[in-house]
Amino acid sequence: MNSPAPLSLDELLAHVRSGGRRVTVAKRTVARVLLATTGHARADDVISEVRALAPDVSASTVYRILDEFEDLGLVVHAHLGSGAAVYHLAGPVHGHLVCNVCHATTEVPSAVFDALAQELQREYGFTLDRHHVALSGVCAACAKSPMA
Amino acid sequence: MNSPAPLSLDELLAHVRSGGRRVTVAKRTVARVLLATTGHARADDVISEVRALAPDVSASTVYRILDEFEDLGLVVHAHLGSGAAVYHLAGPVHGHLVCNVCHATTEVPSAVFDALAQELQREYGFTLDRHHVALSGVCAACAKSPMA
DNA sequence: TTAGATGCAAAGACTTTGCGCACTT
DNA sequence: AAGTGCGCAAAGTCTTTGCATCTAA
Repeated sequence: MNSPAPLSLDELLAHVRSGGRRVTVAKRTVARVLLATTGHARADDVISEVRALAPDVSASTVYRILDEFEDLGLVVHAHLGSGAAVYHLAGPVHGHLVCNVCHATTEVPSAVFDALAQELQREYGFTLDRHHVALSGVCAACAKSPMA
Repeated sequence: MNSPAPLSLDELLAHVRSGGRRVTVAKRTVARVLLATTGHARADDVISEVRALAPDVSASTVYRILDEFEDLGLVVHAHLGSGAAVYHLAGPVHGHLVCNVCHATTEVPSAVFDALAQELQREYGFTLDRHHVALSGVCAACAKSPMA
């Protein structure tokens, strides 16, 4: 169910091919950008960076590719509150803490949600998708300073 | 910090007035609709229902009013995955479980998140906003049936 | 009276889709 | 050669904003 995280560009593209899809300049570039990105990137960020490397790739193509990569289990996306979704390679599963004040996001290991996941399973029959956990609140820094 | 949940239309409107805002037909109608709504409503739902009662209220006004009510602590909204945000009166704090398959949402009492909230506070200095917890996964019904 | 609230219409942010040509396989 | 993938432009969804008018207090 969980695809192992491909670590290299070649592994990534191999997954694309074995998924019956073709490898193109646009896909190679999106893959490269995602590999070079630490943390999350909004589609817009990916688009800009892709264009820096391959100016002719269109925005819609990037959306389509992100979608395809997600179907293949190579990429996950999450909605962190309002605004655009963020994407990143499917690496170690983790959740997100989003600050209401400064909008910073912190990644936390999924182990933190183990107990909760068990309880939800037991009490509600609900299987938590740890890839997509996004919790809002106030981060440590903003809790200290009274101003925004 | 937490405003107590007003239970009647009059209490609700009293909050509006004491917040220095004016009470209008549009606001009264939005309040009425929210009070009549069980569960969550997307802005669009609120708009339709308001229009059923007061046809001349415009969509932008409803958005503005929901915003104002939220400023006053009367309403909370949450983003459940992609798509439109959902709104509801600030009642007992609860979280949401959103099914990836059928998109049903289940409310769960915030007590379920107590342990997690404590851990996040301790480990990350992060203060969880229990009003906005929205977790995605697969609900009990969809876990059983193989089809979507 | 008078500042806040509203309606309308237009703009804006984000994402998806249709179509015909290009490129991968 | 065959058919997937692409660029472009247009449409779609959800939400915000500017401005002239209206209205609650």
